[in-house]
Amino acid sequence: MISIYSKYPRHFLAVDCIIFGYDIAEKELKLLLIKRSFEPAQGKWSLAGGFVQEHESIDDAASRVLCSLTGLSEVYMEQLYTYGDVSRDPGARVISTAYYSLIGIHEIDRGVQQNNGAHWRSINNLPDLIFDHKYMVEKALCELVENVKIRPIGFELLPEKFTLVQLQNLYEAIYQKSIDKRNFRKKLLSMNLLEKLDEKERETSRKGAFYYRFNRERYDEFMRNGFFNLSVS
Amino acid sequence: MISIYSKYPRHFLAVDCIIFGYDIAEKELKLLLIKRSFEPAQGKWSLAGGFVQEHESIDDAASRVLCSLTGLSEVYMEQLYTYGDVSRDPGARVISTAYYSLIGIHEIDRGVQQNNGAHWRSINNLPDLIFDHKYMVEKALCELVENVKIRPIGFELLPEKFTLVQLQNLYEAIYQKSIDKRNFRKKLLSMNLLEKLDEKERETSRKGAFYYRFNRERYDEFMRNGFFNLSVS
DNA sequence: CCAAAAGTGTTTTCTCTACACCCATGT
DNA sequence: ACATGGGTGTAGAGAAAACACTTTTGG
Repeated sequence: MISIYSKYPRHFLAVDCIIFGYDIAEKELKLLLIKRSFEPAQGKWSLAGGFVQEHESIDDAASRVLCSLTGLSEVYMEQLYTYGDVSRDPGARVISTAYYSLIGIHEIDRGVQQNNGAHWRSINNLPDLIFDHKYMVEKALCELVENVKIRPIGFELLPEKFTLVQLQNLYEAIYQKSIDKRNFRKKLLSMNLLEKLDEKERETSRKGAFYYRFNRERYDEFMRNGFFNLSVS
Repeated sequence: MISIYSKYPRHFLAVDCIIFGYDIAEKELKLLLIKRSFEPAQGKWSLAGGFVQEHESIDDAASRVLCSLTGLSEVYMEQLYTYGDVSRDPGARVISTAYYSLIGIHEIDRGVQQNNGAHWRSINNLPDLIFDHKYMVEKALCELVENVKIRPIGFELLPEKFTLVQLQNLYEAIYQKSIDKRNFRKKLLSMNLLEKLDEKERETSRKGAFYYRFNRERYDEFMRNGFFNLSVS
């Protein structure tokens, strides 16, 4: 069958993963970056990437790369954009499809992570990245901001139980601006996606803040049926 | 240099173009489709596509495909998504990046178009398409609707001079719902992108409707600086 | 003079925004 | 008792939505 198209050229095809995590204590959005262990650009900071194999969909390739670095599967991941300039990789002509994913920063397997030379870096203090990875990150951040406004994906970055203060801090870290506490709570609670638990978080205040978790069924409903609007002051 | 990556497989890489046009008389959004002239799936309806060449960026490949079919360059075009399932093309494993573009339906070179077996088909009455092209079209339509809400790209589908009625019909065709005439005009005119001309269009009514054109400088300003919000009742 | 499409403002509703004080608790 | 962060409601502004009649002119 392949002979039909055989007059056309073939290309290296890679995937790169922009992996977002959120550090509750530091209230910072972070990226999982690696020190590149091979040429070209060995020793430089880079996104997690890999080549698409012969019998593997590009989505599967992205999942594989993510899993090899974090030990996680079944995480929120979306295709971002495909970068296809002829000279974007000095090693050869490589086309790369970028994906971004949101993971709970404390869920990841630290052993696997460190074996791969992966490190969390705050998005407010990123190192220089190889090739066009900087643009990938910029675009992913824009997408994340837009996406978070209309879909309740913020939860993907938090543990199962979280307080409203933590959730608000997360949104503030993503939007890079402060949000009115009362308006935020009003809006979030009015969506009926959150369940208040009896338990309180007691590390950061004497009074303690109630934990919430989000209702997975209604959440899935949201993700399927339609979007909502979460633009806050 | 290529040897660095040489242990990795290479893939066929294609682009497919979802080409939107708007028929003022029929008030319908249309797609430019071709009857495929080669195997596999010869004679079936398909999007315009082509393979990415050795020394050509994927954006350039998409522009080339579009131009070969329409004679047009410098048109509005955006990357949509990359389709990378292993078996999406029965001829071989081909990864395809889809682009969508908006063109003025009357601007295109009819000779070039017909030589390629290209035909305009209403999006309300599309034929079956090969491979995963149906999903590409669905996604492009969603993107178009979202994009049109926040960016003044509707003009790309109209001729230089157009009436407010024509513009409203276009938006109604895209949104697939009717829009309040007064609210629509209020909103559009308040953006200060339109210039009223002295000339009237007289084909469709006795009274005649004033032509407008949009101010290219302010339009470019909009496209660069920021978005606006065009959700209408 | 009449049919057919173009054009034009106001009121109501709702959503977004701004804003300040009390509560619970560990020390 | 007090310091610290958690939790709560209301009023005003602005945007979106609903709505109906007059104008023009070719036949």
